[in-house]
Amino acid sequence: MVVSTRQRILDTALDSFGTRGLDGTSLDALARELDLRKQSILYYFPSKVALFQAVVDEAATTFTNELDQIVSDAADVWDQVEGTVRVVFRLAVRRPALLGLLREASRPGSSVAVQLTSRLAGHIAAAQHSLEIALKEGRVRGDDARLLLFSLYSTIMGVATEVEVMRAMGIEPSLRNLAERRNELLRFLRVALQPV
Amino acid sequence: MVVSTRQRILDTALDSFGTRGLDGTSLDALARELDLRKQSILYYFPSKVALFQAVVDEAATTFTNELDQIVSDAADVWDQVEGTVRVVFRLAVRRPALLGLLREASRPGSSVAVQLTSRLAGHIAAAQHSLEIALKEGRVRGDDARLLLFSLYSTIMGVATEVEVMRAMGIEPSLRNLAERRNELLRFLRVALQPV
DNA sequence: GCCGATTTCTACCAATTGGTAGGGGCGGCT
DNA sequence: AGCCGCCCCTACCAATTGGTAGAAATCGGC
Repeated sequence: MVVSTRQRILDTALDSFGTRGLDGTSLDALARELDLRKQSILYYFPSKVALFQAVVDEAATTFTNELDQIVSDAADVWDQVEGTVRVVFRLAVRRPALLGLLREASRPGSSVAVQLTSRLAGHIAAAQHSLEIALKEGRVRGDDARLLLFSLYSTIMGVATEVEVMRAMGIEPSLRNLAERRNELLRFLRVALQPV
Repeated sequence: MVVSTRQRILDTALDSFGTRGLDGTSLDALARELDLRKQSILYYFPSKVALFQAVVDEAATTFTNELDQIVSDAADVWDQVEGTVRVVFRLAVRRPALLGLLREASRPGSSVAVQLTSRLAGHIAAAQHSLEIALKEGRVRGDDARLLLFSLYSTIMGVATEVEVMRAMGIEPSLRNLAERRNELLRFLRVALQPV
């Protein structure tokens, strides 16, 4: 399968931006990785920030697409949470830089934060809505749907991306213990949501 | 109160590193903020990364000092968790860049990750120990103390630092709703830990 | 008023940064 | 053949990067 140069640039840029950040990535270094000249990158993307925006956009699309598949056939709120956890953990294995990029893009004061979050607005609204209903019907414990959703997101994203903290706790990140970590996270979230 | 130049550099550098990151901060820009010449910075710190390490070290000290005060007079695990949440949220108000720096320094692949985490190793071990005991005595619900601690950390740190995600959810970060957010977080954690 | 140490400065450097200008090869179409 | 659009290139640029060398200023102690 032949991959277009444009797509190769996007893929490699995602890895670099996701691991070294926007400022930590130079167009020259990126071109070197791609075995191209910097000017070829600037042919497809008018500037570095334009490339970064395109990468963020692509990452957001990938992320929401994966979520859509899960959430569409999720019966209740808990299945949605579990599905989200599975999606995030699968990404943590297959494309860790993508999660790193989301983390970088959602950094306080980031220039692309608005762009990224507007791409996810639909999912956020939908999740909040079903959470509200579940709260009202007493199928989930909590007060404020938004704040609860925020806590859920923080926990899932943190557990999936804070690999250095994990190492500090003596948990060497590996495929072996991945399922274990995911299961403990699911148990943690299930208990936090379960009504009495 | 006269603050030494060295301390002024550390303080301003923490703000800049914590908001714009290591690569996003140039010594010239930093010197400009301080109304100094770049060479004065390099007089106190032999290189940029040395300054960054010093800043990380100072941040780790501040963080652990604040934690020590709380944890020392915490009766049980829950009081420790509650105290940690209060410390982190107080920092989120008084010195948000410090949390940003911790986030930057604990980024996957960060050069100072080991340095930072070794500074926190004592606290981590202590927290893990008391969690283990609480688990054994059935005062807290869960299986693996390490993974549980990891989930707790991720949740607290995420809720305190993910301001852009918060905004995306329609929660404008302000002092007004800060207590509200903290209380919802505490409720969330309490439920997640409470035994049946 | 002089001394030595501490502190901050000017002057400079090679390397790298993001970006511009423009050329040329190449395949397909007429 | 001639032309056009696509793609990637060389050459170059001004600005900024982290860092070196070394000179002034400022200080307390004598």
